[in-house]
Amino acid sequence: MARVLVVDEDPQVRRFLGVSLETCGHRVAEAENASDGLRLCQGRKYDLIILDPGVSDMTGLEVISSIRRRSAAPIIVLSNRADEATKVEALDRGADDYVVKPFGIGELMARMRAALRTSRPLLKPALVVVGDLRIDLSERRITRNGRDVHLTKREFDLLKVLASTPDHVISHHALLKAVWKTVRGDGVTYLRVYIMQLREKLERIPSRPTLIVTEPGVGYRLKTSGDQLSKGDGS
Amino acid sequence: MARVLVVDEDPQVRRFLGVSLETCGHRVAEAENASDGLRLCQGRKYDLIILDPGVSDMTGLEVISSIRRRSAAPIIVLSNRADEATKVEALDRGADDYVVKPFGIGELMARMRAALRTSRPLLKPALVVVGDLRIDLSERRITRNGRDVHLTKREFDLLKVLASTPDHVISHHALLKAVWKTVRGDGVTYLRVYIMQLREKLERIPSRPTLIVTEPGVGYRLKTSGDQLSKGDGS
DNA sequence: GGAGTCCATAAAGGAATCGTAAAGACCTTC
DNA sequence: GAAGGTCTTTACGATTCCTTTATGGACTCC
Repeated sequence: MARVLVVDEDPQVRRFLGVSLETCGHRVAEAENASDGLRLCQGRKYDLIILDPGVSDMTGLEVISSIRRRSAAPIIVLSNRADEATKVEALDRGADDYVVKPFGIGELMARMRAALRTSRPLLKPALVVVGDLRIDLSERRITRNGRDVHLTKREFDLLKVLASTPDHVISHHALLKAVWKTVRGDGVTYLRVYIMQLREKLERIPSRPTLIVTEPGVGYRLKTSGDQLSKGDGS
Repeated sequence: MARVLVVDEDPQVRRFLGVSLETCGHRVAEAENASDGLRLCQGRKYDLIILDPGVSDMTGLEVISSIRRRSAAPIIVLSNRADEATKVEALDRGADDYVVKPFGIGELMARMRAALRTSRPLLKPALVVVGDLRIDLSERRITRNGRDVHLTKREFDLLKVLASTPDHVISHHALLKAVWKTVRGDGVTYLRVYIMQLREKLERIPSRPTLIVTEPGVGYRLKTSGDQLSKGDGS
């Protein structure tokens, strides 16, 4: 999913991060000191850099500036120093986030997703919540009222496309291309079938959908706005 | 320097942040609850949003998703909840950073600078606003007074053409060619029908249109500058 | 004032699209 | 190789939308 560079002197931390990140589908490279890290991060080879500047062969936080000069990738600093002055300096030197050790792996991953999200042009939420429905795209998990809902691969892929830009109408063609890659025959017909199956599993009243709305002749839309923005109401 | 929106129920926090930010040259707006925050953050009016979702009139962290849906500005969550699950959900709902109260103002400002640094331009030119009418071409979505208005394909296409050059008269012929491609028979007749349907859905008083104005013998015009004062009220 | 032109509105048949059920094809698992 | 799950395909009734036609009002020009 993303190419991550881990720069940390502690081999245990490197191994722990390596395993955790790879099980999430990321590709991981490691460096055990600042100079290796600098050498590796040249160019546009990584999407994210996790860095402990703590004990390093460069003086203090200088390494952050150096990396920032060479790469535009987001930098998450991982350090056991918790004093405010250090945090401020790290951030001002170009770090995007600062996490104090010991850290929760879940939080770190969430911060990674947040950092990756902003570095990509389109902001796609990793978690879409509509009423009692929760669509967690990063965990590939759907729950309704806290209860797990099982979706097949195709169903999930379809929902994922709809949820990645909520409230947007997505054309038949775009959906077909995203889920089935190749559009053969009359694709719109499967769409109908799968949309129905999704509604069957997700809608309160499948025959009267409020979540997955059809736009005749155009496509479908995942509606998040039960959204009563209008409370002033005026008229 | 930057326009910042602070959403927090605690007036002390608001005042503290307001003073601190303004002494740094930022412009600050405040909201004391989620709905005010949501109302304010519409459009591209703020460069950064600082939000405490903790105690709110919306359930839990939902407010983050709602704000994210309306604004592309970075969101820094400020909360007294420090558990990992909450942090992860906040970040996955679209927050860019998460700071636990009590916080150091220096660290918060540094995190603000980091967030503003990476702040994305987010181009979304496909939005036309006419009075209380919002035409979002990319979402294919029309709202009036914040309320969704459903348009059929043809209706939408027609409105799109009118909205693409507001205040200009667009000839019957041009409209027909843009929406129906081929002009067969007496096209002007359908135009009339569709214009009427649009007015039915969009105008305040469909029989006395102020938005879609007809130019006899020529075409139609979408009027942005509502001089909906009493003009020739005649009958 | 009558004829003609252009426009607004309402209503209805037909066309296109959609929802739904059901059954065969394929693939894995035991 | 039987069972269970998933994917694809087909068919038909139901719905929505598009187009057409008809009628009446406002205005202009003779």
